[in-house]
Amino acid sequence: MGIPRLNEEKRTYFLPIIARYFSDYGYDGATTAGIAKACEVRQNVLYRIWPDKEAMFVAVIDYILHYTIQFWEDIPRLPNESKIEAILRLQSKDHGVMRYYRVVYSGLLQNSTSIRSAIRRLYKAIHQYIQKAIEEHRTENQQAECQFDADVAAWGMMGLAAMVDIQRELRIKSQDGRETLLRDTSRHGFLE
Amino acid sequence: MGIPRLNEEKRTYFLPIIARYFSDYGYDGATTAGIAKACEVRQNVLYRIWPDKEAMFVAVIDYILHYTIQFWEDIPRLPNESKIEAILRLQSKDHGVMRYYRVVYSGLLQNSTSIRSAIRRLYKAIHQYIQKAIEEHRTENQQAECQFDADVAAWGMMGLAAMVDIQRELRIKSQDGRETLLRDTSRHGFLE
DNA sequence: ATCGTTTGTAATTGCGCACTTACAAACTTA
DNA sequence: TAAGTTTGTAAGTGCGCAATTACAAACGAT
Repeated sequence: MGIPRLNEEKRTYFLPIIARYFSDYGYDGATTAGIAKACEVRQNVLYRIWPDKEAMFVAVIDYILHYTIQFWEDIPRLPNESKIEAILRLQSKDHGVMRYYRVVYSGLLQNSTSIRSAIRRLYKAIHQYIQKAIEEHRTENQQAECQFDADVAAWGMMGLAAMVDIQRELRIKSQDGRETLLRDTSRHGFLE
Repeated sequence: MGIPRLNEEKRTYFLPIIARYFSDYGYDGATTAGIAKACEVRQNVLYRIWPDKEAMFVAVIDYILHYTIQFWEDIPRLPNESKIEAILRLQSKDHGVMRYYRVVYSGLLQNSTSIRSAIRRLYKAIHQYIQKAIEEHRTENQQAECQFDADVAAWGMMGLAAMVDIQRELRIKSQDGRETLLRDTSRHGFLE
């Protein structure tokens, strides 16, 4: 009876588009009309998939989490390069930057419990992933004596990455200077 | 003829209140009606001082910049403590936290040139101040050989501070853990 | 006193936005 | 076919917000 629902397929088709839109405009700056236009559908099509704008945003945050980790997993490694080194090598590049941190910042400002806990999930998962990558690097390279333990080192790297994102946003420092800042400082300060 | 304008006095009286309001609600979440209520006046009183909401926000950003640096200048020093050590000691405390970083994040998301350049001014000035404080510390303590130059070290500290702010916002880590992260990591990673 | 200005109070305007509704066309199963 | 559902299109609703306007009271200089 009737047509089978295609919502799941549409969800996966729309999510990257909506993520891009939210990262361009932020949560408050994004309009449902604009999102619909970017998806090339009418607003009510989106409302058949998600109950409201907030739910779209939460879905986007979870999408970003999974996308980011998958992206890091898929980075082609240079010879003798550890996973964390590869991540650091790419993270400060400007090409193909997704500006997903803008979604996170905009989510931090909302006082909605569902958004808040989605952001929390994201930070915890990213931190855990980076921490494990650091530990992996250290055992591979047999570095027993490190200045900081991996937990602290992971926060340090995330902080540097945040600063580099902001520098890029505000055009502070050159692209090369930012790249050096993130890669070299992370390596000498936190990795070894 | 007439009454002398009191706008300048009102400006300085309202600014801390508005700053607090913007840091609670963000730029988009803040309503001019809410701001007026917090100031205990009507909306048009504010519009006699600033042309629009955007101008209020820019004024708040500049206020935050000056307030922050003044606050750091006024921190009472412990014996043999450098300025940067005092800043690090206080910055991760939760008491009396102003959450001004929320104003900055919310400003980063607006695409208004005046807001954008105000945020840029703020970051540049804060970075410069921290950098000088680090250099001061190093000459006082006669540390010639440091791992990073003061420019890089200042960005590293700002990144750590950003992470601590987010941890506090999302209730990740304990208050004690955050304090240790900022103070000890900055000291051993960037100061010496 | 009187003129010109500032101040406080209150109501209003116009618009943009999240979300809804109405409806006809398309499709699938029986 | 016919019934029951999902699609796409389009218009509409109600509300919240930034910004404006109107006006009377308070005040200072002349």
